[in-house]
Amino acid sequence: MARSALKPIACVNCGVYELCYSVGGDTDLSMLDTIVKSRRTVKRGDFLYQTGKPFRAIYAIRLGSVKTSILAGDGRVQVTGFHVAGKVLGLDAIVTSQYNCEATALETTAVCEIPMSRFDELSKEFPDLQYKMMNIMSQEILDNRELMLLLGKMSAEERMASYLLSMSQGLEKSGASATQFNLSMSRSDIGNYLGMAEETVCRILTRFQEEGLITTQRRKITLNDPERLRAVAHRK
Amino acid sequence: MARSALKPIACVNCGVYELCYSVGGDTDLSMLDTIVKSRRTVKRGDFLYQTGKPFRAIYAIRLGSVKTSILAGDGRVQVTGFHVAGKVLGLDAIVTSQYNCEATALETTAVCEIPMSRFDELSKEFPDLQYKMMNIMSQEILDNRELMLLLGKMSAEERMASYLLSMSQGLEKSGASATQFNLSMSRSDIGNYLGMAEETVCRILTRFQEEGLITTQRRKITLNDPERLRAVAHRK
DNA sequence: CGTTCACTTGAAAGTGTTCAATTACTGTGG
DNA sequence: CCACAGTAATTGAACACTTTCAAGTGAACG
Repeated sequence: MARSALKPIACVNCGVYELCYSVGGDTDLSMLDTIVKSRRTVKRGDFLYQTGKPFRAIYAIRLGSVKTSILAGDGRVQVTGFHVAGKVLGLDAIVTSQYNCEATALETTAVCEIPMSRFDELSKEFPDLQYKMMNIMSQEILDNRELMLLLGKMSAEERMASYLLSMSQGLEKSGASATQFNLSMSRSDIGNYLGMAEETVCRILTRFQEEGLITTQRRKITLNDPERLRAVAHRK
Repeated sequence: MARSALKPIACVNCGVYELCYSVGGDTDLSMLDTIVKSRRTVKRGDFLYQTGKPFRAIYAIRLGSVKTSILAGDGRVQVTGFHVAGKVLGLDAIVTSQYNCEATALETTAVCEIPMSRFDELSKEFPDLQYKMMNIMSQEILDNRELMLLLGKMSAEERMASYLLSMSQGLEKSGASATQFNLSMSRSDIGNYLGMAEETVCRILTRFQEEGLITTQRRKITLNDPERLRAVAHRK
């Protein structure tokens, strides 16, 4: 799959890193700088974008966390994802030219905004950029599949364990602690995401705690025994 | 989103239509012909590709049907999709350079094979091709989200009704009858796909039949009252 | 200091699963 | 063309897991 050498450039600490990465090398960086520069901060509870709004830009999370959710016709909501630094959001809007989910900040969150028009221009110049984008999308398809497996085949306990582990993993990747972190989602959001009632979330967390797997104190969570947690996630 | 005029070309009856579409116009068609020409037929039960095999090509279904499924660590299987003519498969392999699911033919199935190498060459010449590909991927992300909603929020009955309707819709799009068709998946596959036991599939189909919504005779199915079925799918 | 919202816990009620047994097809070979 | 074998589909009954409804606790915030 070697298309051309990909060299990293200056925006390492930015969520767009992935994208930037693909442009690297002996290219005009000033232009890239222009796309990366447009930043935005959203406060807890505010929307990054909403269903139906025209698709103008994709976003990369630099700091904070965002949940995405969709509304079914009858008002039911499905939380489709919980995203931290590094994640690129808004890719599902490409086909329809409008956003197809709500992206809500769970805490004060900083993002890079990459206008599609700019992206289009750039990708003419740097074919690798589009290729990289395809990679990111492909990865997203893969991740979603994971969630499908979770929702379709796992018991509530397995789902919860998987969730905690993936959370841990995601945060570790973005530089935070893997064993102690803040669940920025409410129990209700978590339940919604994992396809179970809020009460079930509580009960399972309590059970995990009783078994010494974790320690919870409100939204602060500590994984005491990741290994055993992995075992729980796997089958039960 | 108008990037350039897209004109259809000769390969209308081929699943790659979507892709071909984007290359259209005043371009060298002989080259395109080369990618479209490589066709393949797979028999019922045979793999189009398998997890772990190196990623060489993407496939577009011309005729027949294919199911995709993934294996969890412990041997459990999740059917992730059921695909008919027009569908492009293998996109999830782009990031990892190897296939990440099994694609199994449910009946004798004809596909277009589009080697990635060829695709890469072509996309240098026709930037629209990559753009189109992004569209297709974006659509796939959207579709998967639908399934997540289904698995996470719906009752077994709703899931079944949704499934029948989406099946009907998909077949209609590819030219077949929307009210009478052949379920090429077994009850077990359907159950797996919808996240329920095989027995539950049977029971619900029986119930639907008793209520006059459908008529089933083995895998042949008739939707007697799509309207009411839609109502069932929506909430219950 | 009280109100509110998020979280927790209990008990009863469903919904769907599992296991086991039976019945219908499909295809094959006589 | 029929009988047989093997698979797929269906049905029943007991059981398990999760939800729902209801009530209570605790932390945060004005």
